[in-house]
Amino acid sequence: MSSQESQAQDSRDEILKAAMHLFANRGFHETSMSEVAREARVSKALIFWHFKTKEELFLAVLNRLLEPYFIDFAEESQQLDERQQTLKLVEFYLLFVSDNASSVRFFLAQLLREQKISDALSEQVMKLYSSYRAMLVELIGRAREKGLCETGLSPETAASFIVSALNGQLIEFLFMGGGAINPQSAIEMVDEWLFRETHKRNPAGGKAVA
Amino acid sequence: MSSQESQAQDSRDEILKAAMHLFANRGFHETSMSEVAREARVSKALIFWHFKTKEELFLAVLNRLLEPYFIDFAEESQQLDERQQTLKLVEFYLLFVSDNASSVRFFLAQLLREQKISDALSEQVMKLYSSYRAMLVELIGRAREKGLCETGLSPETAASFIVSALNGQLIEFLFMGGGAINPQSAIEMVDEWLFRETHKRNPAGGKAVA
DNA sequence: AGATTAATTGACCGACAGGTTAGGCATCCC
DNA sequence: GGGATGCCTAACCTGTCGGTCAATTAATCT
Repeated sequence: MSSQESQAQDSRDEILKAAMHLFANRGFHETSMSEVAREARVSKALIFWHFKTKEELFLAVLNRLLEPYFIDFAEESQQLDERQQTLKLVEFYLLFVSDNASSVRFFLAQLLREQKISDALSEQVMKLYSSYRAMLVELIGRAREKGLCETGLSPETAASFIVSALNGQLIEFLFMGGGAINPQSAIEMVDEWLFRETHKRNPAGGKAVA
Repeated sequence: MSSQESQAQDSRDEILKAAMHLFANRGFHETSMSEVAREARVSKALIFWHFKTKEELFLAVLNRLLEPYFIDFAEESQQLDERQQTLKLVEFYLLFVSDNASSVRFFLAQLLREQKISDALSEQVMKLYSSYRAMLVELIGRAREKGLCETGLSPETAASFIVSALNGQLIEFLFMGGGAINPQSAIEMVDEWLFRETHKRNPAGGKAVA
């Protein structure tokens, strides 16, 4: 890569970073290209050299924000039992949203707004969402077969409920000021709800997972 | 009221109605005063006669939208026991958000913005929110004293968890297409989680509340 | 070195935003 | 009836928006 190209790449990155920040906290229509230019310490015209229109810039931001969302948790921790894997999955979700709070916030705001842009987005988000839930369903199903989990509910219902509870934690975190999420209490809650017997015997649910 | 005054009231209402519709579907910054004027079939200047600024119009819309939110569930169903009251409270929440989906959506979108506008709003919403939770805390506390509820958690923790779960249901409802909320399953879930013993003895949790 | 091409800019444009002004009709009060 | 007041509008003002353009700088190619 020539020095010229890398220089262009740098300015492109600066622009994307600035736009990301502004779009996330102020929204699409409330953010002007001049603001982006100022925050990126670049001329407005340069933005239009990198990105044809404001929408194109927005979509570029969207894609960049989505990158960290594609992770496979399947590989990790094969040797743990179903209960521990389930709890780890719960922890993963909460840590992820508290690490990526600003982009989660951003996506939520988009999803709540016009369907125009969010249609393309919501499809991707939904895919992540349902694959996450599918993993939970499978884990809970296996746990039940092994007798680890004594809930009377079907794995699907239980997983839906857990996901709902996690989403609830998410919006509590986003809206109700409060500091960072504390996954431990949520994990314990799920542990008690799903694996009550085992939990009483071995209550170190939170730590066993860290 | 003179015919003149009622005429003014009518036009004011028309403006509020139009603004409500546009703000809700397009957001604050994406809606222009000219659009509001067109939809309300009045001149733009008239809007500025009724409301000093765009923000003032917005706040008026906000307050009108908030009206149905002020309801006291304290009066209803005094004769029910704590378990039934708790479940009824859960049902109330879910029915409310599914009835007022569009304005809930609207408020959520506003809360996500870091604007001055939402500060006045978020205070009110937060007040509703915490008073709702306080009711849950108190009910669960009383239920525990009476031995109806055997969870090891403190009433505060349990209430927080329930509220989170409800919020999770809310966002599931708002985002994941699915039809109307079915409160029954959520109620049963809470019932089983909080009043497990009682629930097994008298599983008609959902129906007893309707 | 000179010509080409990529990266970057300040100045500029029409469109439209929120908001104002001057005035036209009613209606009300005396 | 006649001025004051309330309701309403067309036309206007000013600033900012997304976007363009001609020109400038700096690296690359031959």
